[in-house]
Amino acid sequence: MRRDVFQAIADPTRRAIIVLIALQAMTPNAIAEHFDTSRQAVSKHLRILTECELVSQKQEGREIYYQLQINKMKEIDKWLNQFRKIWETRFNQLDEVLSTIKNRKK
Amino acid sequence: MRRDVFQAIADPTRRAIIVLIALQAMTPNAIAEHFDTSRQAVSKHLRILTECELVSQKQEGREIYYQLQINKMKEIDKWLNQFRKIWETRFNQLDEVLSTIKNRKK
DNA sequence: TATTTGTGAAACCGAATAGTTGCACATATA
DNA sequence: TATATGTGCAACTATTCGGTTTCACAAATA
Repeated sequence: MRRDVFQAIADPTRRAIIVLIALQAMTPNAIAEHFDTSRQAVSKHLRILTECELVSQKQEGREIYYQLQINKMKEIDKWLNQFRKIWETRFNQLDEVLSTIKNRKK
Repeated sequence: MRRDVFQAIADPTRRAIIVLIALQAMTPNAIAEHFDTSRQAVSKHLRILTECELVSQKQEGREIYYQLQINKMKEIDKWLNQFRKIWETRFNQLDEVLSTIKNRKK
């Protein structure tokens, strides 16, 4: 069973859950109210998110609050980092092209 | 058939392909040499990457060069953006906690 | 022209995925 | 104590996924 951050955010419902609890921890029931699927389906998504450590649980009586582990999100950011250099370079190259055109017009 | 960027980068082989062709366009055969799977499997991955516009093709005689559409990668970055504010805030909150502890010691 | 090379597409297969329904169990509450 | 509530887990199902094998076809080359 593959269980990494990238696989976790592949599902649109899971991405929505992540956004939903980003600012405020929520219980499975509260989360499920925001979606068309059953509470159990949401519970399964939460399990996957927990397994890859994107969310953590906080027991409060018989309620369980799920909260986003924002640090884990940085893992995606870290992977993107290697491309950031490239798209900045491409941007500079575009700059050069534009200035070449500009200079030609003079 | 769902076909978005997040689903595309969920597969580790596809992520490796993306990294591989990020700096230099390559043919399917050349790409396949870097992996344990068959050329056809790579071809299927390239099709998925093409369908969600993460890569584009450039025909060169009978060879087809696949190149990364770096701009599409920014879509992931854009999604991450909404969390960036949060993790910066969390960082600041940590700062506050630390300074509170520091002040208490005085 | 005949053959090799580079490629995509279709058919098939086993495993994983996302969902459902039904159940178990612990914690609140009457 | 009996009941209601919040939750996770197991079993089942249809669909998707990633891979392989086989084939078709166009472009390069002998």
